[in-house]
Amino acid sequence: MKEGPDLSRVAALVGDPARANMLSALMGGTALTASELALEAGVSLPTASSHLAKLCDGGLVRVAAQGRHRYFALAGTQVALMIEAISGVAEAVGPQRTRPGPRDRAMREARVCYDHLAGERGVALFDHLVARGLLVEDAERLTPSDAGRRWFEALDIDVGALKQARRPMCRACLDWSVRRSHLSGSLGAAMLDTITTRGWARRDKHSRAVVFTPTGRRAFDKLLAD
Amino acid sequence: MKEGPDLSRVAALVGDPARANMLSALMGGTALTASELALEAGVSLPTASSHLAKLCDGGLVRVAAQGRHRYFALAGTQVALMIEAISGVAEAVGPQRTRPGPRDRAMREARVCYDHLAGERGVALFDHLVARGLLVEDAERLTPSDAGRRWFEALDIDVGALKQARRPMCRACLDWSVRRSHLSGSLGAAMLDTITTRGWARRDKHSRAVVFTPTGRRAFDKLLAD
DNA sequence: ACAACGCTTCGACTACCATCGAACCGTGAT
DNA sequence: ATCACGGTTCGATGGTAGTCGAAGCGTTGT
Repeated sequence: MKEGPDLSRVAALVGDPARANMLSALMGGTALTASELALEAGVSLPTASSHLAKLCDGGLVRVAAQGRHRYFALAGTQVALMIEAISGVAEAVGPQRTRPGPRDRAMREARVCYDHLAGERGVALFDHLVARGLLVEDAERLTPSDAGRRWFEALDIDVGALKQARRPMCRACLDWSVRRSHLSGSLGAAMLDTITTRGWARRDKHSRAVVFTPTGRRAFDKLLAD
Repeated sequence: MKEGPDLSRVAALVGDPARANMLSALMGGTALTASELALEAGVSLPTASSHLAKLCDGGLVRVAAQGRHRYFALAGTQVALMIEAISGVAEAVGPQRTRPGPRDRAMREARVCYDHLAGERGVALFDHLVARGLLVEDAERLTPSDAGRRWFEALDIDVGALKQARRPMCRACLDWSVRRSHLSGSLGAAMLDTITTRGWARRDKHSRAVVFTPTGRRAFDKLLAD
């Protein structure tokens, strides 16, 4: 009867539209305040507060008090992974939604997945790294090769420094739009950071979409050209 | 506000305890009848029927009418993947549950994930295959090498035949107990089939656990010994 | 001190939905 | 034909959880 972890408890947390919207917003990776999330979810502030309390209590969301602000963020990569997985089946089974408009197209091309790059460009990056042997899968985990290390250093990403962090550096994260893997982990996060700080792309203010500038697109394509 | 696929719709489906129990039961991979699922979920038959209608309607479950029986099964691997992901965070955030008893220990050691082997033994198998170069990750997907093909054929698994199927042959599926990947896809299913038909292990009747016989354990270990 | 602001708590209302008993509908067996 | 069986539909009931306005609390700035 009751076996294993309690699925329904955590699923029910995501099962409310307001909370789902908040979690979607938090998939952007940046921490948000209660009022921002209330706006995002389309509910009043008290309602949002109640929901956030539940999300915290349920362990899906972490809160950091800072002065008179309280910043909410996803509790961890595992939660982000789950949200993406749910999005995957929602996408697959829910063609009754509005058909893919220009907005969805942007999401497909490139979007933020928690703190790294997903979508077609994310997958393209991942494929390139693996195909060129810059990323290799040894026994149990994905690690950059020596050539890969040099490749990243050319982008001012210090692989050695990231290695220190307790967080897994590389992960393959399954994509819901394209059905393939993209680069996750701290290395994925650093990669997205590079892309934005170099002005190749900016994060859309009201969605998780990542919109590339024309020059940024060229630079990115050139990076993968060989 | 409303962007991307509708998370809450599908999450809410999993959010009910009765439905979650049914889905857990279906993670065993075998199709079950409505009455079996009612028993599993601990609800009356009408209630179960109502839930199953919703699950079908929501696209999480497929039904196959066969005489006066109606067999229910998960709609696909993507759904199974999602369930595992949710289990993952439920496991991570829910230490308020009963502490890991012998039953949970069995689940950790080996269990069925939809139709393939998960848990420590599933991960051990996957690690061995990758470490020995029997499975290699080329540009975008995991494929058995020539040596791997021979390795599988020694177990009477015809890799060529599996390749024909429309279903992806190999997939890396993230594990909730151990935090690593195990072999999914039709090859993973064939592997589990081999293990059970050879009598190395049998599937527990009332859970997803896979219990190895002493001789089966030896045979399996020997398989991975090198 | 006082006021503005961000957020939480309280209380009351509402709506939805899970639940079950009983009746109903097919299919398969006698 | 008739009965047993698996399953669904219907109707009524009850509980639970989302919702918001108003009030309360702590922090920051003037």
